[in-house]
Amino acid sequence: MDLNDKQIQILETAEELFSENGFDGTSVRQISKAAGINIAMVSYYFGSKEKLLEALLLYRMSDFRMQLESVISKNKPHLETLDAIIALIVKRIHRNRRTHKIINFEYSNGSRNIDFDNYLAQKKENLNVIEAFVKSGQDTGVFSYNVNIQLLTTTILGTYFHFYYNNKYYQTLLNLDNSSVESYVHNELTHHIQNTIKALLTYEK
Amino acid sequence: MDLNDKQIQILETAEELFSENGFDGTSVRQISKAAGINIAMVSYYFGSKEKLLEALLLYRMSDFRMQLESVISKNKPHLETLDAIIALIVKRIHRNRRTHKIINFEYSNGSRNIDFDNYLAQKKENLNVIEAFVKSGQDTGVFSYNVNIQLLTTTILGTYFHFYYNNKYYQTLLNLDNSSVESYVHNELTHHIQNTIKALLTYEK
DNA sequence: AAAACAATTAAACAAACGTTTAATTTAAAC
DNA sequence: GTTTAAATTAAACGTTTGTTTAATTGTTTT
Repeated sequence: MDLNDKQIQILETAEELFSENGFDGTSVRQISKAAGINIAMVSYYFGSKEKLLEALLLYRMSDFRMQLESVISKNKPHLETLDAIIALIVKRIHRNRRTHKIINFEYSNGSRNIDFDNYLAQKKENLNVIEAFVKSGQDTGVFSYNVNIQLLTTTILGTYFHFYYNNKYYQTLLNLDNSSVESYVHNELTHHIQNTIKALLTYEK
Repeated sequence: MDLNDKQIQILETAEELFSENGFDGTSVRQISKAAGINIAMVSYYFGSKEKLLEALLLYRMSDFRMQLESVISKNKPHLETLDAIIALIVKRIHRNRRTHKIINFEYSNGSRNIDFDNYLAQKKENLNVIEAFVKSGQDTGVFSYNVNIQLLTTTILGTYFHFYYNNKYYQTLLNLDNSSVESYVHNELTHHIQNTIKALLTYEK
């Protein structure tokens, strides 16, 4: 599946509109108008509105696991690596937040006829990598054992997404303007998540 | 705003459909059919589809803050109260998860013309109550100071919602059937969140 | 029982939806 | 320069959308 410039333009326009207004809240006419193309081009290139979304997921699907394994393989101290993993996750998820929002929403209504197998398989692989890392930390005595590893990423991703979904609320609460949100995510929010997970992994009841 | 049985029936049907298929993904005809009423009754009772949603938010809006303050005013040890607060939050949010999902998604697209002021004001009040509780714990030396209190609830709610939004993923990952999800939420998931927040609040860098 | 009001209905409304068509322009291959 | 294929267009397709209408049935009030 290689895409020409015009197809990519359509995908990225659709990503923005889908994440802003939802899949059902976005019309093909809106997409074509915003992308500056004729409405028939969507069917011409992608077949249908649903297949357009599938193409978008594929387009944003990428090399996260390699980056993750690269960070781990540096063999720094566990707590340091943990910080790096979390910073990586937040950075990646933030960059692709729009597509993740679409996935979150469309996947949670089982109704739609979209193929999420690829996305889920990748998610499972990433979890396995993190699970192995945590266990190695437990074996060396750095991490404690009374931890639900499967829910670790739930907390990492959940914290980020809740912040993102309630962006406007946090902007007023934290006195952030649009431009300072970006730095807040990569500093305060990232540090909060890092502290949370480090605390949890070193916590003895 | 007092509602008769038929209006409540419409609201609860709409809640289910909105949370399953989204606001735009749900048609007035679907709602009326599922609720077993004539399509014109929606306009007749609520005026429009959007006002129907506003009525739903109002209907689910409730006495959470009183429950929260009641738990705190029992003056048990801080760590014990913290557990109780988190269990309460998860219980409440889980019961009203459908409406919260709708709010999350409709609020995050600023596009829609829905009045969220009530919801946001309540949210801010709840945060103030929790903030006061944490600070009293810090003063008595039970909780540490290096914590971003404003992001505490982000982690609590975010963890729950991420679990809920990816329900199907976690069902296969954790080998849960539909009936055991309920108990997983109130046991493992709640315990995980309790441990996470307790760890974070007692964590010294 | 008559009058007044609320509840309910089937039908119709214009507007917007996703998709397809058939014709035309642009670009590439020979 | 002609042929062939890809890209692009405006228009039309049949559905579905949210909302309104005008008529009818139920239920109180007087």
